[in-house]
Amino acid sequence: MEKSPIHTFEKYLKQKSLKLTHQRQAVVHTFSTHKGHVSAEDLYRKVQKKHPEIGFTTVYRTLNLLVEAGIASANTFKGSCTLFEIIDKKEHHDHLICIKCGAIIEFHNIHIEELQESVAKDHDFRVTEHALEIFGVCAACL
Amino acid sequence: MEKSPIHTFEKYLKQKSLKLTHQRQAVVHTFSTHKGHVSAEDLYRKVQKKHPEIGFTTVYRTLNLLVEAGIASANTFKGSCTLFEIIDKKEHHDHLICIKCGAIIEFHNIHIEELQESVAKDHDFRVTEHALEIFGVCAACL
DNA sequence: ATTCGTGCAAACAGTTTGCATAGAG
DNA sequence: CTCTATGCAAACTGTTTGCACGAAT
Repeated sequence: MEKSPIHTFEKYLKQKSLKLTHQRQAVVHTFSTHKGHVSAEDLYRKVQKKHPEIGFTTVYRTLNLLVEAGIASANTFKGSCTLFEIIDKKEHHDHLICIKCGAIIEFHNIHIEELQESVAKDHDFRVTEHALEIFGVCAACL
Repeated sequence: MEKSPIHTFEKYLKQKSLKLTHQRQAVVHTFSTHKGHVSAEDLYRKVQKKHPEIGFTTVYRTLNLLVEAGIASANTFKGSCTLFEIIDKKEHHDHLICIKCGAIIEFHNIHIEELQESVAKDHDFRVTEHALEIFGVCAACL
């Protein structure tokens, strides 16, 4: 049985004696219903549609909180653009990024992961994280 | 026979009827003697040691010019930090990045490249570029 | 009550641009 | 001479912080 991001977040807040405010609830809710990647800015706009009183700073800080809590991951793409997404219990994935329409296609390839591990081992390197981004033109834009 | 970056740059400038200034020469020279990655900021400081009159803007614009000319590549790493490096005629390489000391270890693995191509093909995606960054702790920092 | 969160505005870092002057072709 | 490059300063973008007020525990 999976706990929802909201549930996990509530537990995290309690454990850290942080407070569960309606703003945080709104941000996490909007964030968790969003499929794929969002920037702080975009999420802010999305949250505002329902809750115009919530400020950007709050969205921003809540996203960081979610990353700390291990609920979200932050990924810095080219061009100093940080996108957040819910960390799924499912496998890590990498990205195909269309340079024309900006579409981000996720994929996962266990062989690539294994090769990465072996490369790291060759350099006595202990991997904590990795990011593979393949840029190009997607089928729709060809 | 290999042309030096400086030579290639001169040809590019001529072809585009752009001007070869002493500033550009200095920037390209300093850049081409630097092994590995540099930020615009760092290169600027390095250039300044010999040529204190050269401004950051010039270094910045020259780097962009070098990227346009296909002499350098710009790589945006995590944290909105753009690093430049000379494009070698030798194979593309990827990066192991130490999260403790910041060391960047380059590697190249043909099998990973091939797998990337095959993943792209599965998604009808035409690859133009890719970036693989593996984060972790290097041997020296373990 | 206390402590943490919020929202504003302002600081910040990295990047990019406008403009008058200097210099290459 | 003409046209591009330079260097300064200032705009801009995305991110981060300080602070007084407000709300959750």
